[in-house]
Amino acid sequence: MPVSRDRWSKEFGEWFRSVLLNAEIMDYRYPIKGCGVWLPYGFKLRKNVLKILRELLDSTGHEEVQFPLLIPETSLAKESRHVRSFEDECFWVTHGGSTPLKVRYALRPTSETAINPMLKLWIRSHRDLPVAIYQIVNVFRYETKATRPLIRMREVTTFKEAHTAHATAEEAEKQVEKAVSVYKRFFDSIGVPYLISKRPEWDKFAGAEYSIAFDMICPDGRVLQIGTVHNLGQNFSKAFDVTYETVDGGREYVYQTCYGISERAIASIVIAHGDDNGLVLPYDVAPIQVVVIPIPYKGKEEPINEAVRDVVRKLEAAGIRVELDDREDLTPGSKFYYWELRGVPIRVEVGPRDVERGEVTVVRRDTLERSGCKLDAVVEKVVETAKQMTADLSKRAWEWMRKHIHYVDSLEKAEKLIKEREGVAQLFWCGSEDCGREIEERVDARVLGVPMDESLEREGSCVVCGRRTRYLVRVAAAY
RNA sequence: GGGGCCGUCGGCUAGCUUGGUCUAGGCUACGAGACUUGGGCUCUCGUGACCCCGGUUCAAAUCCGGGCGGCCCCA
Repeated sequence: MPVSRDRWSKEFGEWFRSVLLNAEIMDYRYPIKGCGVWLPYGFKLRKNVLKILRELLDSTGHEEVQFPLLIPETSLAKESRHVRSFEDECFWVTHGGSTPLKVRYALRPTSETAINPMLKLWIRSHRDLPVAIYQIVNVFRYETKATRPLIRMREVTTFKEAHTAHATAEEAEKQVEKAVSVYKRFFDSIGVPYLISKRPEWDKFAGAEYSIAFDMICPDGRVLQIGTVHNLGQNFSKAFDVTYETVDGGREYVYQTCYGISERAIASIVIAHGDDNGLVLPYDVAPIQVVVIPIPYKGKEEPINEAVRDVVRKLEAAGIRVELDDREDLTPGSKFYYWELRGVPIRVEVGPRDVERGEVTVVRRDTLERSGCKLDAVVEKVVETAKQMTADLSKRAWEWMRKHIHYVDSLEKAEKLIKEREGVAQLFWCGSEDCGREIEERVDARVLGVPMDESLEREGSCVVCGRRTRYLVRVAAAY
């Protein structure tokens, strides 16, 4: 009997907030708007998620670095579209002590303008290319609208940003594809479903040639951008004069890409898999993978404790992150709720009935399905259950998302669907900005862009102007 | 950018409209103890709050202004 998802879907905002605090992921009560504290349990989850991301990047030719938090205004201002987009969103450092600074420093809103002055020094010849670096840092944006924990922070505590430089446009293009494939693998590994869309011209990253984004659909039907990949072309290299000597002795500006994933990735796990009992964490990233709960019974404590110790020993020896909950002042039932809230994937119960049979009871968090197994086989049982659960979680999340993508043939239908929080509408669009803007206005939603993860065989008529087209466009209410 | 709602123990909230018996109530959580333990047992005792600054008033959780913070709607 699976856990209900009424609150998860009907009161999503409240559910999300309370789960983050109660499950001890983040305490958002810090006295500055848009700032929060990672709690120990949440920090471990974050660390496990970042481990996957680091391994993916490290094994695909990226090297980790770290740039300064402060960016001088003179650097930030070099790329004109970029600065226009970001200057009002920056926190500015204006004083050193009580002395006004001659050049203000921005707390980085993203690091293109921190990185390029250094690339200019590092890149001299084609032999220095390609460059592929990344850093995992905090970035700051002066958000004036409603902020929310993990989703819209003024201090984004966890921003994995990768930056690359290449000799040719083709190589940069290839890098974009590579980044998309890395991100697919990343989200696949945490079972989070995504839509990949090419953002419309008017919504691309400031200074990019084009932007590709990963979006997920939240239980309230709104979409959340969880990853972006940008092809920067030569916009920044020209602004920062980042050139290299070509094979034949000429000079050429480098071609660049950048791509980012933030702590919204952690939010995506919470959102995609959670239910009314709280978190449901994928086995691979769960801080605690198995919790062992003794079911004591008067007069039978010793054999039970002995079996429990045995179970814990076996699981630990197998390298499983296991926690023994032997608190004596709580009933087993309240411990069940306690660990379910925190999303521990697998619970092993050891009670008198189990001990008599030489067994333990294994319960999985997503379905609360219970099954017995011989104590000696507990490791195999846990591993097998974890594998099944990982697959099932991903499957459930993908099925849920697919049910919330709708093909519609009119703006009225799209508007109704989005108003009723049914998710994403896909409609035919001629590709012009005028029609795109018109769609956003009439539907009262955001154009996510053209799908990059499904090929379209059909033709249709643009919902605005009626021209024949082979483009679909995705539209949804967005966070 | 514009408009609205809100801020009470750690969490959720009652009280505010009509200022005073509010020494601020409840649930939950937390601490001590007893009793229990295969899905939140029960009981006893205890800790714990009016966001901040200013104003009105004999008197402010309650009314007014500002700040900070949270939420919603519209552009």
